[in-house]
Amino acid sequence: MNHYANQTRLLVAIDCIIFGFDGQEIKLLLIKRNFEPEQGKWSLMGGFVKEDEDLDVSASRILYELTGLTNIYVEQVQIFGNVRRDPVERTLSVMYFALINIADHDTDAVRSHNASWISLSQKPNLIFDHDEMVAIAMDRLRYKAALHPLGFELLPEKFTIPQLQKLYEAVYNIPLDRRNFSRKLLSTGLLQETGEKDENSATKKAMLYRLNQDRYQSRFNAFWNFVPDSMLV
Amino acid sequence: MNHYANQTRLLVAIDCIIFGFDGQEIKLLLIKRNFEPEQGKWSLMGGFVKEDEDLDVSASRILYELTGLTNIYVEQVQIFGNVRRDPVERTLSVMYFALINIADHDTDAVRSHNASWISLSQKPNLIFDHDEMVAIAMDRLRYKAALHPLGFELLPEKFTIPQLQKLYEAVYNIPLDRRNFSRKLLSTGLLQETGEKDENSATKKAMLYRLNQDRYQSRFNAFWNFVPDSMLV
DNA sequence: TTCTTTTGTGTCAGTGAGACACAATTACAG
DNA sequence: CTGTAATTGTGTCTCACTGACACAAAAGAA
Repeated sequence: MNHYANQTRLLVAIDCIIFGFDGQEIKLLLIKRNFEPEQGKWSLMGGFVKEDEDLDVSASRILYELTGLTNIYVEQVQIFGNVRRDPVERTLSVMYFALINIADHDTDAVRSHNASWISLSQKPNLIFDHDEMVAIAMDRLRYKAALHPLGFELLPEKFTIPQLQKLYEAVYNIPLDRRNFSRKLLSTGLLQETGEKDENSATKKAMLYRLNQDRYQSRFNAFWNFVPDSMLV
Repeated sequence: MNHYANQTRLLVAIDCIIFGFDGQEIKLLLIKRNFEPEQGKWSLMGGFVKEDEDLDVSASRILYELTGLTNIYVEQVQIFGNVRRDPVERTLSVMYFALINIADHDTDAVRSHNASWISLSQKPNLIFDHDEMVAIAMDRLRYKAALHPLGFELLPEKFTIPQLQKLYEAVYNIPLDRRNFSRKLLSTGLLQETGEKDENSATKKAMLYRLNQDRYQSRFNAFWNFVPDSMLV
């Protein structure tokens, strides 16, 4: 026996929800399709799973083709499998969400795919069930970022505490108290002073930190709580 | 265009990790296979996704076939997709984990599938990557039950606070303080007194509660914390 | 009736969260 | 050169909740 007889085989695709942060807003990397189906409309970046390709490898490949990046934060969210979600043919889709530092990506690769960074607040309608995917991925981001130190993945290597606070305020769309935020964050021991200051500021220059990588790795699955419970519902 | 040309179609299966609780230990509903491949070995309950079947429907069908139950707690965990995970033929597998009240299931259906409830501590080795699936599902159960009021799904309609405590102690394999547990639990407002007492006890009979369904539904996605953070790593 | 086991509830000290105020830094305007 | 406006860094106080702990009541067994 080298195959299962009489069973249906199905198309399986990957769709990537790629988040970035420009210092003010959460952004999505979306594609204006210059190919069929639904040419001319916006969609997530995706592709089919190949015969000899693990799912995670497939997701990494697709992300690399679009951004030129390799070591980025990627996480499988879930698989979508409603029978009629793709009007062309039944296609299962495995959602991956990715967090990237918006300054790092390969601009040429993005341009050649006809992709753009678009603010979540200005997102156009997407094809198929991609709007629902974005909503689910955003929920997942909110959920995980509230419990684990995930947000750093969206910032450059050196960052300031006010930048991180702006990121959290953008993710949860709430104001946070500077003093409490800073106190909590520093108490985690995740930050390492660089001794440098952020020269881009027009007023008092904030101190630049980098992640304490050892502690970040070892504490990633531990819990923290930077968001009021009421936000997590 | 009514199909995508030149793309590989793949087999997609469902595998269900079914948890139960007998009052002392967490148990799994496992199958001693009387069919190929790997006949005679233990495995999770599973099946192939049919052509016109949504994934969630497929999981519900498989659970119904084995247990005769319909309204049970089911949740998609993730999809496994390594190329060589199934030696017969590449098969993707969508993991679902289910929580059922062990007293409710259809004994005949279970027997006819050659299935048994087996304590987690006495689990035999399972076929393929099913051991890894169980480990991942158990992690998910620990994670979610620490944050959301999930455990009730494993208990009968009427239950006592000590029963629920034993359940948590079994899930996390730690002792919990009766007094603090009870105080926290009652403060959630999730419990409704029934006025009855547990007649099975040989000493002081504990009070029976039932879930406040309204509050359970509305607070399910809110957060609670019944487990020390150190357990959640 | 006494003993043993289990259940229900109260107290107390320490920790952490959230609300809040003030001093220091920096560019820019006058 | 000086003052001003914006932004950053840090300290304090109160309240609530957690975790550690003790005692009284219920119920069957001896």
